[in-house]
Amino acid sequence: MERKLLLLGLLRGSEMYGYQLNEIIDTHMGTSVHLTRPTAYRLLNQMAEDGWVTCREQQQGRRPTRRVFTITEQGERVFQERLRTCLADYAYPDYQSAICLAFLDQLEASEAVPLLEARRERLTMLLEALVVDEAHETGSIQLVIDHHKRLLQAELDWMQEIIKSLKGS
Amino acid sequence: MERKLLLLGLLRGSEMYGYQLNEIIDTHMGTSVHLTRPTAYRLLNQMAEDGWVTCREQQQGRRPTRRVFTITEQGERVFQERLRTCLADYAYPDYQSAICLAFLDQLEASEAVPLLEARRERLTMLLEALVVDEAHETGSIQLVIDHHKRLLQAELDWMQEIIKSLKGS
DNA sequence: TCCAGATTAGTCCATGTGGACTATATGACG
DNA sequence: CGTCATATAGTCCACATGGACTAATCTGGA
Repeated sequence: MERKLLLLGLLRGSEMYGYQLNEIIDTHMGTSVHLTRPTAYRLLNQMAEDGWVTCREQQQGRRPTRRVFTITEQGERVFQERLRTCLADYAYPDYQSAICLAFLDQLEASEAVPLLEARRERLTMLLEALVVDEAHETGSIQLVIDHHKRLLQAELDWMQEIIKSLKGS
Repeated sequence: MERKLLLLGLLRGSEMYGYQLNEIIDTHMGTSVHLTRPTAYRLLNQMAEDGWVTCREQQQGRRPTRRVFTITEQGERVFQERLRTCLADYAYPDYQSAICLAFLDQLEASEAVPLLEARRERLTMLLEALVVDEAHETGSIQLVIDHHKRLLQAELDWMQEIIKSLKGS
């Protein structure tokens, strides 16, 4: 699955402890990748059990012990194989947020328009926040963010059209 | 949450049993709404507990008893309120499928291009499947499908650009 | 008439998920 | 030197999820 691929891919660069992995994902991929801390730890533990990574304890003074993860040869093989499978395959995301539009016709245009304008403003803000740290990233990580920007822009364009057609009617 | 809104919205039209609701979602919204049968039943049971819907047993010959759900006044109030909140609010979908692009630079262009072309073909097929039952739908349900088509098209356009730039380099 | 496969109407349970929590260390300010 | 905020490092558990299953009926064809 894609998030294990991501963790493996990061560990290919250098061994890391869980917190570090989470930080990297948060700061470099931000809202473009949805992976919470507890889930990341669970995935790491599963991969350790499956022999895709090894895990070694490290003490830093009297802080909580770190668990440093290193990718194994098997993990590298899995990475290579999964990367190819995932690239060739596309799976629908779940567009929960669009469901409510199924009932747009239940409201008067005069009430619907301000609501959709609020939605548009939110989209605009999210898009701007995404553009900010452009060009910080090396290699293909920027691709993931570009992808996110593109789709957010498409969402915004579409919203613009809906609002226009509601105003016109 | 949006999927309860959807169920409530469908029940506003007429009372229905669980199987019927699931059929409608499957045939009219298809891949555009992700809601499995067991989850739909759980949501219906929760809404029954919360008093948003009532539930009455119905016997059809000697088949398994149906449970017919009817929206209550409270459910109608929740629907009206939630509809407005959801329309004004936008939440990111989870673009799992894009994660693997973070490691596109780990492959030679000669290997990456065929993989992405396979991905593009898959996108094209999914888009075509979506266009097929256009205009079957009444009211705003078509909006949800249009939205899905738009985003799928954006995904496809972007993929096309990536492939082009890989071929150019 | 008899059986295979489809349809109806759900439920079960193994696994996934993330908000909230624990616990230590470090820094800054008065 | 108290204490309040923030960073570090991770775990817990209540709840969500959906593949696979149950169980009855109907339908068509040989």
